[in-house]
Amino acid sequence: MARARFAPSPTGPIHIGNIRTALFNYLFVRSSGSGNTMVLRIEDTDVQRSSGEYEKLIFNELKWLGIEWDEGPDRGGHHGPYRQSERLETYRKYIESLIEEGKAYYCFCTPEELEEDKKKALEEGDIPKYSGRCSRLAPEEIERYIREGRPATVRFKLPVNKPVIFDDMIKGRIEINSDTLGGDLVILKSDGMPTYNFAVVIDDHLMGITHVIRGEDHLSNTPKQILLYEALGWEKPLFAHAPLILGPDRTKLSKRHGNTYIGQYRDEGYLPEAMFNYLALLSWSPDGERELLTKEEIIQQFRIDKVNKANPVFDIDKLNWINSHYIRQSPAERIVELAIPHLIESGLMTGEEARERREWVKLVVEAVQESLVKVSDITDRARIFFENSPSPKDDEAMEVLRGEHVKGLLQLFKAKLEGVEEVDEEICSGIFKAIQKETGIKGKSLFMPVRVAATGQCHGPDLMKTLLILGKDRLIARIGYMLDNYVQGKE
RNA sequence: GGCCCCUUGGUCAAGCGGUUAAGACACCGCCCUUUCACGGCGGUAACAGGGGUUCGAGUCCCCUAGGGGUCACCA
Repeated sequence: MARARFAPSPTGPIHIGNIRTALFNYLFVRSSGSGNTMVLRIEDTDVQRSSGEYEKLIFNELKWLGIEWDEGPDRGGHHGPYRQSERLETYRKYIESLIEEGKAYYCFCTPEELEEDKKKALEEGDIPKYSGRCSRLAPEEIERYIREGRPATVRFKLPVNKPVIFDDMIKGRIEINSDTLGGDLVILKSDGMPTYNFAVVIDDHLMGITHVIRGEDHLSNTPKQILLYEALGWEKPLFAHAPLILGPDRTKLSKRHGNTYIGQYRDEGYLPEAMFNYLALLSWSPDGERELLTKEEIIQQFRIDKVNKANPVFDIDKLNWINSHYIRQSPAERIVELAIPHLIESGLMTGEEARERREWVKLVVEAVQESLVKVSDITDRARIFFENSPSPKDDEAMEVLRGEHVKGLLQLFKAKLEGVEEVDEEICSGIFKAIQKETGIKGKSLFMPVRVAATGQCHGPDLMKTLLILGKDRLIARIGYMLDNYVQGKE
């Protein structure tokens, strides 16, 4: 039975890269047989930056994407608590035994001293590395410093010149020498909190984690952790380091690249299944040629050892394509639900109007749904239905209105509208047929002037739908407005 | 800079010693269409470079170059 975990820090809105790590853990757990367990652990040992708000955000965004976990702070489990801040006693216990065994020691070096050492090393062209000064302290000195209440950290002794070797499920065999690790590492901070590298080891072991799947940025932490496993006499888990997602400029995806928070994508109207599908396609590919896959299909096919080694570039165009596909597939009602906040926010309608005219909004959505890349596009796409008296939008539209028989055509169209109770599909096409018969105008030169008169544009949703959405009164008003202001010439 | 990882079209990617080197997105044509979008058809475009190994290298080895990551009392 495999147990994997996703272990985010609640120090900010969750990043695309983190979400992808969560996704790979999730896919791994669900794909490699039932009975596996996904653990969610909150790494909040950075008391300055962690917050409960961000923790909630993490829960919400994972759930939104469709990533569920089996054990975690919100749902319990037999290996809790699942917040590191609630496990301090446990860490302390292992710190103490490491000290007793002589595998770790108190360090009283001040940040200033450390900084000084580092600067000196850099100047001399050496690699910065902890000197090990405090490891040579006499027991009496240590006693005295502690009695004096000097702030202290605890450092873990690293072996000298020892190759640390492990088989990464994605990267393959990796060998790193212990001398390149920066010297004895701090495992307990002076504020009493464990450091990341220590806490992960304790937690992963105690939580029975068998597979550690995380970003490649942790590759250099892995030997440190392995050394800790060995010092503690514990069996180590299997590791898988996934390549990092890059921005278009090929550096690690970050705020500079614009949209990197999953919540922003959700807010813009990217659908969770599109996001899930796209993210799975970075560094991994399905067996066949189909790339549009459901969550279940992806789970079924996913294999951690088929994950690529190279860093993929985040490609918004492809995400857009996938998202537009899922929008088209969605029932209009779902898109209506998602679109209303955008319509309100952009000032196209009020919340009250949205409630009262929901059926009408649905017609609007149905008219433009197939052309949306993301739900927020509705604002531009549907604007023509909300404006009062649209003027010709561009030269192309003006040109259409200058057409030879346009004036007569529009007058006739308007007159016929005035003669009907309300428009529906049958009535509209009846009007078009009648006009065609009476004037001989047909095809493009019949429909285009009507489109421009009704919307001010040459392009837009299906004309029939557009006319029905606008309705008799608004059509008459709009056509009248165009006739009065933009259409000249003979009848 | 040290250490580690990586390198197939613009992007995502198949490929596991013998292929006309898939497919998708994007782009460009054409078709469908009363516009846009959708859809259909077609096209441009790649094994970073150099050495080996081999009858034969995108596939194996080495070097170079380039890219990325990491060097905290942050995770």
